Formats: sequence, structure tokens, C-alpha cells
Amino acid sequence: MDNEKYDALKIENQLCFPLYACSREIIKQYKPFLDEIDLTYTQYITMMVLWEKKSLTVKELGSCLFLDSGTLTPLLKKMEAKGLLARRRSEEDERNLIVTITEKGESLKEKAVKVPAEMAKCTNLEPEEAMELYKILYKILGRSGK
Amino acid sequence: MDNEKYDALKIENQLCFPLYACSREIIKQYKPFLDEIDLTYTQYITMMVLWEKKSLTVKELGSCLFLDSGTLTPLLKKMEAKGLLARRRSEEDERNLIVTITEKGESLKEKAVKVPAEMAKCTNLEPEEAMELYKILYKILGRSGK
DNA sequence: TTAAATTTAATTGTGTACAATTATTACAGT
DNA sequence: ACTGTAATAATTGTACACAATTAAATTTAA
Repeated sequence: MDNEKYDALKIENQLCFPLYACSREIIKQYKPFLDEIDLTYTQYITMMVLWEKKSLTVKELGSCLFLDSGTLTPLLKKMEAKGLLARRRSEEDERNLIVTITEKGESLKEKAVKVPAEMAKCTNLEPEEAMELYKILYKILGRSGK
Repeated sequence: MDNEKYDALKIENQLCFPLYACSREIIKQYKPFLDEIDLTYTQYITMMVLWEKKSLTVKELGSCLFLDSGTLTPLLKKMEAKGLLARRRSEEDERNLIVTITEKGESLKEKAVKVPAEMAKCTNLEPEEAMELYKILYKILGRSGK
């Protein structure tokens, strides 16, 4: 009989590890498609929010993406330099920085629409598994997801 | 009727995004416990492999963790400096660098065993959900997981 | 056997993540 | 109005990730 005292420390008994590994592996699969539209994965999900919301504060964006200003400030500056979005302070409350999508950012959506189509070919999950995974992940995140 | 052409680009229809967000959120939950044993999350999973295998090459370690030498080389150097492991070239094949756990690395396991115990209290998943999640993640990773 | 191809780590450069701190603005209570 | 508190971004410093390249050792094949 093996000593079971340390079983909880075995990598194959972790739940966070495959989550972490999966996340990175899938993001790597995105890379060739995202390269074609000159976006990193983080920039891509930022654009997703902007395509939907058009305009929001850094705080709100961070809440959508689970990222803080330490990550977003330099990211948004780069995206502004690329012409995808504009950054300006709110007039009602100067503490808020408002991020707004530009025409160029809007038009990128046309090219980007191919990305999820290409990525769909890469998955090996059944639709029910994907749905189950989705539900569990959003339960962990503490949001409904819809 | 909404234009459905772009639905696949909505953040709430992504599977990778909650994976990425979950992974980071859980790793953040590890932080206070890992701080107590002076390990980062990446160092922690590296130690997990070493507690199990005792000795292996950078290549093998990278295969376990889905990481390459670009990430591992500096990580292992820091861990060597902390005295948790030793690095030496293989004598049979000088291309291989062999990583071996030290006594100090072994003894850290005693303290580390509390980490999964503490983390278990943080989860809001049912055991069946955790098992289902585990299965799906390892299906994506293309390994059995056991 | 020796030149070409392969394998393995290390290095280089870019891009996040994130904790902690700082600076600015707004607000609350007096 | 004035003081302390809170909220929001930006900054700073550390630690990954990873693509691409380099360098060294080994293997393969002509």
C-alpha cells in the first residue's frame, strides 16, 4: 500500500493545473489565426468586448476580462497606437478613463469573424462536453455566463 | 431579429476565455498559501513533478508541465539558487540537463501538503462537477490524466 | 567517416499578469 | 469650505510564457 499522505500533491490530482495548461494550449492554437489580424490573444478578447460595448471605462473592461489597470494600461496604449481604440478621460468624473472603439477597430471585425470559424475545427470536444465545460467554468467564475 | 453573423465573436460565446480567466483566478487563490512556502505557482507545479519523479531532464519536465526551456531555464536557475534542486548535464548525453530534487526540496513537501488542503476549502464545485471538468480538460490536452 | 540533419538547452526580445505603490479626483461628514 | 476616506488609473518591479534564434552535442545517411 502506497503512502497516501501526499497524494493531494501529485500533479495528476490537481484541477488547476490542467486548467492552466489547457488555457495556454488553446491560446497557442489561436496564434496563427490571430497573427493574420495582428492581435495577441489578450488584445483579441479586448476587441471582443469593444465590438459589443463600443465604449466603456478601464474599470468596466477589467471587470469583463478579469484584468486590472496594471495589465490593461500598457495593453490599451499599444492598441491605441495601432488605431483600434481611443482613450480619453471622462468629463463627469476625471478619474475614469473611457475606452472607445474606432472605425478601424470596427472594421477589423470583418476579418476577425474568420477566427472562431477556424478555431472550431481544432476542437476535439463533443458539443455536450463543451456545454458542460462552459457551465462549470462560469460556476467557478461566479457568473451566470449568459 | 439580431444580426447573428458575429455571435461567434461575442465574449460570452467563447470557451477559451473562461478557461483562461478561471486558470488565473484560481492561481490567485493559491497565492496566500504559496507565499507561506515561498513558491510561485509555476515553481509549485515544478516541485510537484520533482516530489514525484525526483530527477528528470528539462525536456521531460517541460513535457509534464507544457512548458519549454525558454520558461524553464530561468525558473530552474532561481529554484536552484533557493536550494530546492540541482542542475547538471547528463554524462551519457551532454545535451540533456538533469534536474534533481535536493534534501531541502524534499523537506518542503511537509509544509506544502497543507496547500491542497487549504485550497479544497475554496472550491464551490460538487465532486461530480470537478471530476467531469477534470475529464474534459485532459481530453483537450490529449492525455488520459491517469 | 564525415557532412548534413536533428535534438536539446540557453538566449533574446516581446507581451502579458499582478502585487504594491503613487497620484489624482471625487465624495462624505463635519 | 475642510479633512479624511474612497475610487480610479498609472507606475514600478517581479515573474512568467513563448516565438525565434543560437550553440553545442549527437545521430543519420551518403
